[in-house]
Amino acid sequence: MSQKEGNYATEQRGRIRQNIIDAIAETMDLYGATHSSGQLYGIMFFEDRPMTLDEMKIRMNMSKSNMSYAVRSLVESQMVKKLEEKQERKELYAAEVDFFLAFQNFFTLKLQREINVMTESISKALPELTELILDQHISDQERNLALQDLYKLRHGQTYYEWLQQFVNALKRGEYFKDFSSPIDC
Amino acid sequence: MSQKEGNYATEQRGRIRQNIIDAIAETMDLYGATHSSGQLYGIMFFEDRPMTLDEMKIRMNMSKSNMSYAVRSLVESQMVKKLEEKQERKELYAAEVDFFLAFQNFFTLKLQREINVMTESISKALPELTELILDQHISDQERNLALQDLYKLRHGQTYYEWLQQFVNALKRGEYFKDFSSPIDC
DNA sequence: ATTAGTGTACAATATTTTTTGTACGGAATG
DNA sequence: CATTCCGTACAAAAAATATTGTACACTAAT
Repeated sequence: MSQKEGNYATEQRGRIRQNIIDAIAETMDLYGATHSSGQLYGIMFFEDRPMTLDEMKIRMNMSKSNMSYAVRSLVESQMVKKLEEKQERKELYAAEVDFFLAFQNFFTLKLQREINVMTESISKALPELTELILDQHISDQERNLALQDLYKLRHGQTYYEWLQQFVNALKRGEYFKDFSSPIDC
Repeated sequence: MSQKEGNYATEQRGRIRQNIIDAIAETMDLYGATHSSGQLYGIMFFEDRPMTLDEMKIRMNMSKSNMSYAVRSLVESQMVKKLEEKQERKELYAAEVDFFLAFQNFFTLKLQREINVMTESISKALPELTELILDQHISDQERNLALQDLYKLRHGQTYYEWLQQFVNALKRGEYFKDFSSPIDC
């Protein structure tokens, strides 16, 4: 009977966990993560010790190859950290369990990538557009159209300057002031 | 010759625009938008007047059916607004050209959805977990495992309370204080 | 009312993305 | 130094997603 009850508890805890894991996966889907990555993060979130690829493979019931791929994407978005030490030759991975840090890491990275892509392309476009506007051969109509585009890009530039400041503040933890993160450092 | 020069200008402007549009699409890819939606938003961003489905179809060289689908996803994420009035029976859509507002709309919506999904699932899980912990039949080991999960969920709850405040502040435009948005209202 | 024409649902198709299996380079072990 | 075994690259297969075509409901004009 004690055995039976033990199983009940384990199963019940498994069900409760799975609901949360599904919610996490659904949530991560929103930001472009694959469903598998989301599930994997959910599993690692509840696991209190670092995991190896083989463990993930078993828990996710998927190929090791795919786990390698999934965990890499999580490491890249800094939702998971690769540990320095190994366990019997196997590399160890641990989820970032502090949601505040996960938020900070994830959005800092994504927004910074956006800023880089957009500012680079705007920086290239602005002189080209200016050149076009200054060209004496083009018609007034063409010049006006080009000018409209120029204003749009200038607006974009202003926006990305703001976004850079926003990201910097996020990096510094400004927005977490009121709520203290479990890990204060 | 003036004709020829005019074509040059139009084509050059088209090339410059296309680079920016590609960058926008790449950027929106990061947040889970489809590539087509990203391209479509880019086109609409540069277009200064509202567009109809047929115009989109031509500009994107895609089926009207698909444009209907793509524009709906943009309207849902509030990157594009459906106008009240029609033009010769056709519905009109206009891009949100203010990047500050687009940011505000987009993230307010996505983060709020995340908050709703997660808080609902955490709210369901907490009493179940508490029930399990209070169960007199389970072993100490099981109880401790359930307790660990409980702490994780409580941490999640704290995080989502913070995130809700963050979203509220974003809605109120707190983070735009220093930079004034083109449309101040 | 009748007609014309728009937007969308839905099934079929095309394309992209994810997943797997396998093979191999390279690091840890003896 | 040889051997074992881990992690990943890569091609093939499977699954998911995006796109199209068609049909139809519904709105707007006649």
